[in-house]
Amino acid sequence: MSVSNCGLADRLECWIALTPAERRALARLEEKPRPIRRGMVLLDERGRSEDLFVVRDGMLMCYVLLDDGRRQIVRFLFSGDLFSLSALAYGRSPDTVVAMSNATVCAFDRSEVARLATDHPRLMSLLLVLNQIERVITTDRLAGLGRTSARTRVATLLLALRAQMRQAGMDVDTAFSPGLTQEEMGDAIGLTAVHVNRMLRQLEEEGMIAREGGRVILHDEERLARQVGYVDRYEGLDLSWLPPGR
Amino acid sequence: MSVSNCGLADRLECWIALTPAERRALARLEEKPRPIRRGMVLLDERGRSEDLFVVRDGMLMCYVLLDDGRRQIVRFLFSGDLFSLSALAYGRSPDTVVAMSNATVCAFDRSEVARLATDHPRLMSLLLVLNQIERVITTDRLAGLGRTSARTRVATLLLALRAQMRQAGMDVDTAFSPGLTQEEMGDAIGLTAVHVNRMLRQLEEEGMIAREGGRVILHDEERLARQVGYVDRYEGLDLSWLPPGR
DNA sequence: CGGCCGTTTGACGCGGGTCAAGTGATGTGG
DNA sequence: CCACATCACTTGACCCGCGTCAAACGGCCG
Repeated sequence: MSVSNCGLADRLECWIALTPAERRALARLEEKPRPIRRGMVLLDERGRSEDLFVVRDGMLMCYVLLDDGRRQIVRFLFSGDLFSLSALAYGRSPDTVVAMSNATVCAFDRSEVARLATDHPRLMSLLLVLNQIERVITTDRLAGLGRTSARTRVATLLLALRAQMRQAGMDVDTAFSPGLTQEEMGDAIGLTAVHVNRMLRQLEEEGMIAREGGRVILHDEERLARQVGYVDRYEGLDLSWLPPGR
Repeated sequence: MSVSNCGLADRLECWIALTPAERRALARLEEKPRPIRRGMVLLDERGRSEDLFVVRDGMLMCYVLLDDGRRQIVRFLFSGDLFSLSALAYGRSPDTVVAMSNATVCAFDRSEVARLATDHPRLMSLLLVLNQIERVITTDRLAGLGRTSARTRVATLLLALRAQMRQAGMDVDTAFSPGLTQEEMGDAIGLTAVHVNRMLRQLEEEGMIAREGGRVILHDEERLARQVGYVDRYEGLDLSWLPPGR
C-alpha cells in the first residue's frame, strides 16, 4: 500500500487556496502525532473521549458491535481524514476505532474547534462541507444496504474504497489493494464472508475484476460503476458561497 | 397529529441559552415561510438547488430512487429540522424531498451560512453539533439495515419516530400516530410493505404494541427499547466546549 | 514442521420477497 | 345518497437470495 503524506490542509487545498494563517491554524491540529500499531483499539464504543483526531498515515476503521456479537463497520479512515467529531456532541465515541495497518494519528482538543469557529470562519464552513460530503456518502451506503443486491454491494465497496484512497492521496491505479479481509468487507456491507467470496468470484468470472493476492484489478471500471449506479461524491463540489479566508 | 410552533431557535434553546443577537440571526433564516401541500415534491434528486431550508411545520421525507425503481427513504423531517444542507457542498440535492403532510418550510440562501460562520461562531459550532447527532443516528440506521432482523427494524423505527417527533415539540404520548403507510415504513428500513405488516402484527401478538386506526400504542417501551438495543441520540449531549455566544 | 488465519467451495435451511386475492375505509361523481 | 374506484391494509402460498455449517486448501510465521 503506497503512502503519501496527506494532511488535512493538503486535502482542503484541493478545494480552495488556504491563507497562511489558515494553514497555521490547521497545523495546530496535527501537532501531536501518535504512532499506533496494526490491530490496536484507539477508541472504545463505551469509553469517554473528548478528543478529536486527524489521520496522518495508515488505515483505520470504525465499527459498532450489536448485542448478538455481529459487527457493522461504519467507516474506513485514511490519511487526512478527521474522525471522532462526535466528541463534539457527546464527549464520547459512539463506535470503536481500530487501526487496520500501522498508522499515525494526531489528537486535538475540542477547544481547538471552538477556536477555529471564532478565528477562521471559512475553515469552520469547510468542516461543515466535509461533514455534508460524508453524510451523503453514508446515505448512499444506507440505500445500498437497504435496497441493493449482494453483487452490487461488493462492487460498490470496491469502487468506493478506491475513490476514498485516491482522495487520501494514495496512488491507486486500476489495480489496488483494498487491504481488508473478506470478513471485514462483509461487515461493512451487511454480508457474510462466505457470500462476499461468492460475489467476488462471480465478478471475476464475469470479467469485471481480477484478483491476485490481495490486489484487485478493475477491468471495466466505467461499466461497473454504471451497472451498480456508483457516484463519486468527491466530485462536483460547489464552494462558491464560502466566506473569505482570514 | 399535534403541532407546536417549534422553530430552529427553540430547538437550540433546549441545549443552551441563546443571546438576543443569536436569536435574531436565526430568525433571519425563517423569514420566508412557504406553505406546501401534502404530496408536493419540494426538491428533486437531479435538480439544482442552492437553498437550504428549515421546517416550520408539518412532516416531510427525503428519499432516493434506485435504477430498478426501488426507493430508500433516507430521513424524515419535522418542525425545527434543517435540511438540504448538502447544498453547501454540491449546490444540488442528492435526494428528493416530499411533503408527507401539509407543511410550511422556510428557504434561505447559502450566504446566510457564510454570515453565520463570520458573525456567530457559537451558532456555527452548534450546526456542526446538530450534524454530528444526525450522523450518529444515520449510523445507527446503517447498522440496523446491515445487521438486524425485520422485527427489530420495525420496532426501532417506531421508537425512533417517536423520539424525533418529541424532539420536534409534538406532544407524543405512549400512543402516537407515525403518519406513514406501511409501504413507507418498509422503504425506510429496507423491507417490503407486506413484511412490515407481518412484523407489526407479530409485535401486536406479543403484546409489545397495540394499533387502532393509524395510531400506535407502545405498551412496554422500556422493554422494547432494551430488546432491540435502541438508543436515543438526543440524550446525553455535552456542549461544554462551545465558544462564547455573541 | 505445525498451527493459524484467511480463502474457497459445497450442501442445506430460513428469513424475507413475490404474487395474488380479499377486505375495509375513503372519496368522488352522478 | 348511492355506485364505483382507489388506496391502504391483511393474509396465505410459494420461492429465492443469502446465511449457516462444514470441510478442505494455502500461505505465513514461529
